[in-house]
Amino acid sequence: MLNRQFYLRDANLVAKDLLGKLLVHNTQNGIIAGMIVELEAYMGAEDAAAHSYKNLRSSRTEVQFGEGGFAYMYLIYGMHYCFNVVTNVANKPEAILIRALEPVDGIEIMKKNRKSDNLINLCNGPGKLCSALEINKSHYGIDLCGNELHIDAYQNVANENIVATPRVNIDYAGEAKDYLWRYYIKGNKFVSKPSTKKVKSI
DNA sequence: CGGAAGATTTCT
DNA sequence: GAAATCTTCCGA
Repeated sequence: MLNRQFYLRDANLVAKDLLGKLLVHNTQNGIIAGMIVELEAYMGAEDAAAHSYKNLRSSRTEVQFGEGGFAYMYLIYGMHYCFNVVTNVANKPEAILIRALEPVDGIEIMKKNRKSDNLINLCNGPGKLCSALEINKSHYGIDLCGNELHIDAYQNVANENIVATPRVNIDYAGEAKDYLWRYYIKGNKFVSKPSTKKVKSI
């Protein structure tokens, strides 16, 4: 699995390296795993879109102030969990939101968890993949250099196969909403669906 | 202590 | 296009 050192870097660097890697959850019912195909970097104190903007430290953001390689979980809109990877050294509260996976292992369990037989619909969104992989608030702060939940080397994605776009649903973040800190694997079918929100035309 | 809003998903 | 649903944060 990826070691501690891998995570102790700038979130934007770690994010690009995480594309193509395998997120693995060891559950009582078996192994559930998927390849990371889409994610977003949140850069902490200087990033108006980040929960840790201006070094806001609270019971929710606390884990981001430790060193990288731990899970940051939170509930959004009162109903969906999101899984994030904490990065960089202690006191640099950066994190990466994992937005989509390509199902690899435990697909039958995923289908049951998601109540859907459509492979595309199992993990193509941050809330969906948490449901499919049985990840929730109980995994807050868990060490990704441990057995239960970890990330394995799998594929390496070359720069020319990485697409960078603005992040999704952070219109409140001022100029930070335009930063190209969302990354996904070019042409991958399991990337989350484009927002149906109005997009400013060129 | 009250209120508002959210790093989303699903159904109509 | 809008509802579902509740934690978190901020201001009073």
